[in-house]
Amino acid sequence: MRLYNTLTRQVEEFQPIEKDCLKLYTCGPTVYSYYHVGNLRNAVFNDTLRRALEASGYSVKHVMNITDVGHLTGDSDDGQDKLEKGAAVERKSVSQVAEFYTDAFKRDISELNILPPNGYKGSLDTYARATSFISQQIEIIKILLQKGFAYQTDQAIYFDTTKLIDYGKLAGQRLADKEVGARPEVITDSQKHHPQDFAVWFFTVGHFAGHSMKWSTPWGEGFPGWHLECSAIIHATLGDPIDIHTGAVDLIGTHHTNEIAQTEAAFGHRLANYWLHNEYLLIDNQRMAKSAANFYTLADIKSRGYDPLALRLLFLQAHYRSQMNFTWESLGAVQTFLKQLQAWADLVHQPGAAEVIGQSEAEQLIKSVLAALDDDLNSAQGLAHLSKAIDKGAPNSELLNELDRILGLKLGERADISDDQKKLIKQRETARQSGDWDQSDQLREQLKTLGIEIKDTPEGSIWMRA
RNA sequence: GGCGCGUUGGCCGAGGAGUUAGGCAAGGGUCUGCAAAACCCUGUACACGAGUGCGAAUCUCGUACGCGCCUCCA
Repeated sequence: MRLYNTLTRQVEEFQPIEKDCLKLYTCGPTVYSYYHVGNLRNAVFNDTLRRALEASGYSVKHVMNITDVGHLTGDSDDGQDKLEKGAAVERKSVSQVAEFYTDAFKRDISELNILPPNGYKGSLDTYARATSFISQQIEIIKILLQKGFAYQTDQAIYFDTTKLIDYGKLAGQRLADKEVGARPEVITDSQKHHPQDFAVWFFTVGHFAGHSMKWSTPWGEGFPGWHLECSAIIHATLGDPIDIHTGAVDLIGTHHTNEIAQTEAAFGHRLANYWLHNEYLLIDNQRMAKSAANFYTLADIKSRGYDPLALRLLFLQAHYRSQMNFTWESLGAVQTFLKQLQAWADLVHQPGAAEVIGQSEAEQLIKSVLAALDDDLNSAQGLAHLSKAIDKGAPNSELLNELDRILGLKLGERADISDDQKKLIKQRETARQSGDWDQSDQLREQLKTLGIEIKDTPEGSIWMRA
């Protein structure tokens, strides 16, 4: 399998650390708000990667975090914890807010047929919450302080970015070139050694004094910085170095750069061998972002009558490293395409309606789809193969299940129509054969109200869902 | 200022030096009791300029426009 590695900025042949167990880590949501379709594109990308790896024979251990503390609205002194802010706005407790949006996230993920992580088992589910790994985060701070990579001020404990020679290697940007604090509204802690130093721990003093989430440490009460959770969770669950770390491109410069810094400084080895980043979903050619409030959620998609799987298919049609402009028109186009695929899949319940695709052709199809994904996840190419193949005959359920394992479009999970509905179709066939067009058309209308459309072929009628 | 990405036919989007991407939409046709579907046929697109090639949408350089990161955001 060939993958583009942000670390080296080129496509590389993937080499696992261990043949049997592949370690994959994905940055998950901060649960202070709904996931939007741009976030969901990221989730589909991760899922496609995982499915492709598994289809290639790897046993994948996948861990994903949920940020439920420490993610600030900004890096300046007036930055607020997103969870605390959300709780204040909604007049709820922080844990209520976290729980609410975590549940919403899990529902969205499930509707897009995205596999939940499998490499960690918590008391609630398989997501690794930042608040479940506080002691591990404190351990890392301890090591960083001991080794001289971190220092303490009245407000926080900071990572000293100048102590790590290759700090910033992922972003390909040297410290000296960064124009830090260029914007006047970004005010930093006056005791910070360097403006680009980042907090690994905030003390609940000053404007954080009212923070409801806090834990005690040898250095004082407070809460962890955002970047620390990922280093701690990876270390505790998968064990670093890991094979693949994923996220969206916005995380390269700050979050992932700082994760790398913490882990490499504390443990003296690499965090991850391959870094994969997916591009943004745009809307009106601008980045879709929560802060810009120009986003749609899955609920919006559904309320306009679109199938969540159409959204999945839309994402699969583009390469994960290309920006994609979201429009309702393109979603509509892809929904029509999805219906074609589903109608093809429904032929599985209509033996005799169409010739079944040959075994060797079916194998060839799977092979070509996999080959496309092996080439840096070229899912669009894979879909092109699929769309050509559906003209060659009806699928069998084995083929559908294999496609589902790779593409996650639930083509093999489609139910047959009911016996009553089948009876109506048969009645209509009889009416047609006897030339009773009135009766035939009436039954066709009746089936239509049940969501079933009939097309007549020389070999007989075929049904498809409207 | 630094780092990086993009510009493909009506729309969305792959590809990436010589040979069909694919989807949606559109036009024509076949079939059909009607309808729908299906099937067949139809597009000669790669921002602009220069360069290197036998040959460039594909490589190089430049120009224009757009986008992103460097500040929370997937």
